[in-house]
Amino acid sequence: MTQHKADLLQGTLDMLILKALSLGPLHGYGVISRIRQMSGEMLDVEQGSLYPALYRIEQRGWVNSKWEVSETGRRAKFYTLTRAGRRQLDEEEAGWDRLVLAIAKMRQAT
Amino acid sequence: MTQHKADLLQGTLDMLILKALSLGPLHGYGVISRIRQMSGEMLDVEQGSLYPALYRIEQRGWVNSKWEVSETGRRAKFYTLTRAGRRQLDEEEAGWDRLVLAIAKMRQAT
DNA sequence: CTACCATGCCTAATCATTCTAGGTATCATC
DNA sequence: GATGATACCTAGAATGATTAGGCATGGTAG
Repeated sequence: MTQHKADLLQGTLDMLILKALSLGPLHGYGVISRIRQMSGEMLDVEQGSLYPALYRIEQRGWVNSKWEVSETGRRAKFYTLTRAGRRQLDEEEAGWDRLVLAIAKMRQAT
Repeated sequence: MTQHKADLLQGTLDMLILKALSLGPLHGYGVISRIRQMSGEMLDVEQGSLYPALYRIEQRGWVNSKWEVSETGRRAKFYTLTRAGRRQLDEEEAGWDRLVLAIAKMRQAT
């Protein structure tokens, strides 16, 4: 029962979504697979987490959405990172780095 | 305006508390300062987060508590890591490492 | 002696975010 | 005709952290 999947922590999902969209516009369903692929199959976002998160993120102006047609010919809502979303991603990445550093310090502490 | 404090993420607090107690028994109030010190002043746990967390953690059998007298001569509840708590800490650290790795992969992904 | 600050504990209410567990519809494949 | 993949969505529960208090003791500054 080797555990290779990593559980998400509350607060990281927005960063992951923004990161996925930083590689280019994508529809919601695709964001899930892109995150899975980018993370080397380690991260798995549930639909029930994703769609509400996308809604939140759009409300905050970090992405725009537009109905288009996907690669498979189906209707799909494509999300594009805005300039504010790019800034937000940078901030979240910086915050993540601070936390990782702080916890690394905890680890070494005697 | 350099930002050096790191914000906690939901789910990391238990690990921090267990880690602090892995250096030896301590009362609640002291856990806060030990975490601050171990993290190089980067992590600051609020009392309103700490005490409920300690309660949870004790319910789960990860720590024992005993009323004793602190260095300053006051009554204080001292928490000691149990064997199960040690195991839990190991698991949470492993889980943290997986998440950090997964997000690092996301970062490199093109 | 009184005010304040540090030490030490605790709780209630709120908030934010994620997960569970559904539901809908289309299209391809078996 | 059933199943599975693609694609969207929501309601409700659970989790956990924060805010904003409260209480008590003891030391120190004024």
